[in-house]
Formats: sequence, structure tokens, C-alpha cells
Amino acid sequence: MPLLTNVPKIKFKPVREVVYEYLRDAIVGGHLMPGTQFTDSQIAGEFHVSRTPVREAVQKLEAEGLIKRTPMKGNVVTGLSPLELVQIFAIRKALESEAVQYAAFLRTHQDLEAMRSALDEAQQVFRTLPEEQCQEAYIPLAARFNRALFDAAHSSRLTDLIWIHRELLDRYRLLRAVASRRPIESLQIREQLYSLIEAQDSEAAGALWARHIDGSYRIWTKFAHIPEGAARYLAEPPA
Amino acid sequence: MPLLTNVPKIKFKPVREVVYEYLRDAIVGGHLMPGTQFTDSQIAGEFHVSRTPVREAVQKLEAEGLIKRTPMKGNVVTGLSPLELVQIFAIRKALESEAVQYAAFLRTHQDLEAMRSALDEAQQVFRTLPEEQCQEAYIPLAARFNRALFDAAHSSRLTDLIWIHRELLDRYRLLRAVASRRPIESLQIREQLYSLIEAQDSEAAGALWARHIDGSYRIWTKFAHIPEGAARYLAEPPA
DNA sequence: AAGTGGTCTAGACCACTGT
DNA sequence: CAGTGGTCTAGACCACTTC
Repeated sequence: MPLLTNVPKIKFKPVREVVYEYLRDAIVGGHLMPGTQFTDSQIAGEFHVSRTPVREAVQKLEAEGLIKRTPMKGNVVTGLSPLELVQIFAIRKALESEAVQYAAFLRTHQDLEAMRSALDEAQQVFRTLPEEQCQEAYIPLAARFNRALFDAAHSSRLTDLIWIHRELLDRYRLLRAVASRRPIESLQIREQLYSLIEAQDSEAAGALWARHIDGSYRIWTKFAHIPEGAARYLAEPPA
Repeated sequence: MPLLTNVPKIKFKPVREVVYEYLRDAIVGGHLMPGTQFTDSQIAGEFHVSRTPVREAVQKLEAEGLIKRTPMKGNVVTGLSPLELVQIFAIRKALESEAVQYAAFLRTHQDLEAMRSALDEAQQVFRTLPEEQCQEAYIPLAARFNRALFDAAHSSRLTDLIWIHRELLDRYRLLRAVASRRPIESLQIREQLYSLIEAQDSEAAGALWARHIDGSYRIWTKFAHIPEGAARYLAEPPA
């Protein structure tokens, strides 16, 4: 009888994944700024590995849109233009609202519990901590709620796409900026959403989340001083 | 003075792309059936190339969800379960409705012309050809219209995602089956859509397309004898 | 013409499978 | 413990850039 069950199998991590994750975290975490140029050989040299696995890692990053490869010029960390940011918000809105509708249909009791526990801890935070510390403590809890929320859709295709697009924005700490603006409102929205999902009212849940994203977008455009021209597509949402 | 202008530069095509495109077309075109197993070495042998570029092609196919790689078991062409098909329809609905809304905002005169010409040719087809031949002739024209439609959104991120998900379904000739069921209705919807986009009524255009996708889905579930349980998420669309 | 970046080959190596 | 599949290395090669 083994002492532990469900011990995660110790995986041999391919070099390409180590490199991929390192670069990805560096870009998303803001250490590699947009515009930074580098070549496969450089990376290979610094990791003391050959270029083949680096190539593969870089190809994956390119497919996800985090870097751009231009022939004979090397790789460059992509900066997102205002227009692209708008487009990503639009994609998020479409995908996340759909996922929320699914979540309301398909949520299990485990899903509800996972969301509930994140909300309870957040409520606890706001009751006990002074306002300045709330923001810092709330952010990871909101992230946990979101994770549970999208998992409740039980569609890995949908959730994978959602997280890829969230990460594109993470790089700019946009979501963080938005969340920390009005943490209490953010929590209230999630409480409402929880009720709707518990009640399986998928239509209202999807609509609430769509409005929430429009709201985030509006806050962020002010925060980042986005030119009006680029902003209009979502700032006055068409639907 | 050169004889021709805008001659497309003859590109050296990397082996990985040749392999990628070949496999992709074979899978999407139905020649490689779901469940078919193969290894990198096999492919490399048949193309008389080394395994590295094949690996890269296969990784790309995996990222797009066309094949699955399981350690020590080789690669296998993915079959899509009924649930996955439903999920892909849901993703399509979310992305394509969003794109249509964008298209209504951002369409240029060139975009309108491209759509118009596909529609005109289709009208011509229905006026001149007997009904049986219409279906065959209409399908590529509908595809051309769709291409112009999504291009009008001027968001490569959005359109790339859309085509990837359409291709996942192409494999089963689902869209073809749906389109050829009622080609005239299909054309009428596109004519309506064209008017709405020309009038920049993005709300109505998005809603029309969302309904169209729900409709396609319903036709297809009948056509493919999908079990009710899996069908319900979209057959009675939540929104 | 030299240099750089990108790609491919051949083969070694290692992890896992099944006898 | 041989066999197979998956990964990596080292280096050759070629396309393109720059001097």
C-alpha cells in the first residue's frame, strides 16, 4: 500500500519546454520588453543547448503571438498596438461570454464550491484588512475565481483559447490595473455572477460578463490614454 | 523595364512547411481518417527528409488540434467527439459573430465589392444552372464570400482563429453538408448580411450570423444523428 | 566576399515499452 | 534487454544581408 496516492508522475522535461516556459514567463512577466531582439543562437548559447530545441520553443511562441520572426532579422518580442489590444479585448469578450454561458449550463457542485471558496476568502480579506492591502490580497483570489469559472465550462478548447488571450494582456498588467482600480466592485460582480451560475441562468450570466469586459475595457482605455479612434470599436460596444 | 510587375517572389519553402501543408490537407481533405496512426520517422522516410522538420510540422499540427501526440505511441489523427464538435460550433459562433460585427464597422469599399462579386456570381449560377449543379457550383462561391466577409473585420487575430476552427470542421465536410442542403436559403442569408454590413448595422449583422450558425448546427445534428444529450447546449441556444 | 541567420541531416542518446 | 519512439547535438549548407 503506497503512502501517497496521485503522486504526479515526475516528468522528464524536454529542453524545448524549459526554454519555452522561461521565455514565455520573461515576456509575460515584463522582463523582456516589447521590441527586444534576439536570435535562436543567442538563447541556445545562454542555455548551453543546441539550436534545435530553441527553434521549436521560438516557433511555439510565434504561434501564440508573443514574438515575431522575421527572416534574416532575428526574433523580436511583439509589442501590441492599440488596435491589437482592442481586438484582443473583443476576442476575450466573445470567448469568455460564451464560456460563462456554458459554465452556467454545465457547472457541477465542485465547480460551485471552487468559486465559492475564492469568493469567501475575498470577502474575508475585505472585512479584515485595511484598504491598501486589500488590492494586493484580492488579485490572486480573483484569478482563482476566474480559473474556477472558466473550468466550469468543461471545454478545454475554449478555456485554452481564453487563457492564451488573457496572457497576451497580462504582459501589460492591464487586467491587474483594472482589478486593482475598484476591487470591491469587481468582487460584487463576481458575487452576482456566482448567483446566476448557481441558478443556471446562462443568458444573464453571459450578458453580465460581457458588460464586465466592456467595463474593464473602458477603465483601461482611460488608464492607458488610448486614442479615441482605436477605442471606439469597443468603448461603445456594438451589441 | 520589367515585363511583369508584382511577380510574387519565389519563396524557398522550408521542408517543415511542405510536410505541414501536405499532412494538413490530407487530414482536412479526409484522406487521413481520424484514428490513423503514424510516427515521425515514417513520414520522414516517405518524404526522404530527416526527422527534425517533420517533428516541427507535427508539433504545429498538434497545436492546432488536428493530431494528438502520445509519448511512446506515435501520432494519431484526432477524431472529434460529438461534445467537441458542439464546443467548436460554440467557439465559431462566438468568434464569427464578433467578426461580423467588426466587419460591419470597418468594411471598406473593396471589402464590399469582394462580397458583392461572390454574391453576383452565385445569383448567376442559380439563374442559369439546373438545380443539381447549383450546389456544386455554389459551394466555392460561398467560401469566397465568407473569406471576404471575415477579411472585412481587418483583424488577423480574429480571422486566423476563425479559419482554424472552420478547418477542424471541414474535415467532416460538415459545412459542405449544411451548405448543400439549402443553397438558396444560404444565399439569401448572405444577401441580407451584405445589406446589413453595407448599412453598417453591426448589431443586426452579428445577430443574423449567430442565428445562421445556430441554424447550421441544427441541420447538422439531424444530418449526423447526434445524440440529444450532446446536442442540447446549442440546439436550444442559451442566448 | 564575408558574415549572419535559418534550416536540414545524420546520428547519438535516452526514456519508456513489451517480451 | 532489445526495440521503438522522442529528443538533442554538432555541424553542414544555403539564402540573404552588408560591406
